Amino acid sequence: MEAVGNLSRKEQVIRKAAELFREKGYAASSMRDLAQMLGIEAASLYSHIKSKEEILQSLCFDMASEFRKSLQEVEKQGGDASQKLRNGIIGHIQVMAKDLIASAVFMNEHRHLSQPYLRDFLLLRINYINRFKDIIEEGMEKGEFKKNIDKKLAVMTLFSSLNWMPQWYDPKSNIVPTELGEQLADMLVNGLKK
Amino acid sequence: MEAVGNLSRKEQVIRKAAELFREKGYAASSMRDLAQMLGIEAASLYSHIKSKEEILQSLCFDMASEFRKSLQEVEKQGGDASQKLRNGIIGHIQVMAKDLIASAVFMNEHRHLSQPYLRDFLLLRINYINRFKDIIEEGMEKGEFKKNIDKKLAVMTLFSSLNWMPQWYDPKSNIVPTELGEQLADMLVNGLKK
DNA sequence: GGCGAAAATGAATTTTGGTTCGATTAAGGA
DNA sequence: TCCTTAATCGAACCAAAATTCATTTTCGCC
Repeated sequence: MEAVGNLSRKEQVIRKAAELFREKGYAASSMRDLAQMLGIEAASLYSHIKSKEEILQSLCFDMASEFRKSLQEVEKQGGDASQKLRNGIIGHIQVMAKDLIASAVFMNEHRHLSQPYLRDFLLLRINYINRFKDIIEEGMEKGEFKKNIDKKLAVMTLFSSLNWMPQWYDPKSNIVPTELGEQLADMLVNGLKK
Repeated sequence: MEAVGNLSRKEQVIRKAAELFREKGYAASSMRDLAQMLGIEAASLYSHIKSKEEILQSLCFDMASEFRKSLQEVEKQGGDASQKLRNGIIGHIQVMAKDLIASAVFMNEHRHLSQPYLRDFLLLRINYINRFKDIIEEGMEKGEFKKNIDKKLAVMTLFSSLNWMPQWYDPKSNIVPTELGEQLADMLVNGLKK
């Protein structure tokens, strides 16, 4: 068993699977495809993982856990609503930037989880979203944010913007994740207008 | 052939397929599932359509055509950048609102198009996006918009927000598509902050 | 050098998928 | 009533998919 430092074989399998899932989608990805990417036979995969779905579960729940930790940190720090929102956005972006591939899978493929994993996943997600919603509501009540924008619209727009980042962001571009988060926060909070 | 007024059988098939594709994704949707939703056998589908992918093609390219028409209208109307951007957003939202289901499929499943359809589709899309990008650039040059926001980030944030709408918008809610478009435009142009 | 665990294999199983085909039914117009 | 055409069906085909299993191969370590 070749362990730490380099990736364990299981981790290698999961990483390659993430690449495959992101490119073709979970349902359209076959275990034979995956095996080929690793230079082995499909049957060999099962020495490392229990099933195709187990891979998806790892990817989704590991990301969910990172997001949760990030938000918890933000809440601990405190500040006014603008500040917390801003920090939340930056944190979210940073978590995604740490693994863009897994983030894309997390976002687009989680629906292929079977029960009861799907249910659990959606609960985690709604909880996460609601905590952002609370921040926005707080900002509205305290007069920091406009009150005339629909709350659901505001939160969903926020998450749409955040969650699509893995699809277009190029880590080799000259804009670095932290700055990306800053700019995104600025754009959503202050708008495009001068 | 039962034609206009009600939907032709082919159109019925395509509509039901859109529902199915949205729910389970294209790759995870089987022709037998689709047939069952229509109360017929899988073989019967092929009296109306040539293949599973033909359905996806219809859905994707019909939506693309609607988007193109909408943007053309906006460009014809003119105005300054804020105004054009605003109109473009509202138009985009209205096109989606006319068929939320097809919009969701358009957004999430187009990648399953085979060549050369995929290439054609992506060309249409990049053209559409670039025309929005031009509007934003214009606004930056003329001093309407901030110059310190990355252009790609701005455009992509815009499209993320727009394109996710079909996933959370409930047409039975009290907010109507036009107003949704207005608020979304306001939020992106002016921001959340008071 | 050889032991044991990890990794990989090939063959086989079972299920499901898209699609074809020839035949049958249903219905509307001449 | 007969003819045409659309719509449907049942059976079958073939390819591909996930997974199992018994069997090797590989390889670090004593």
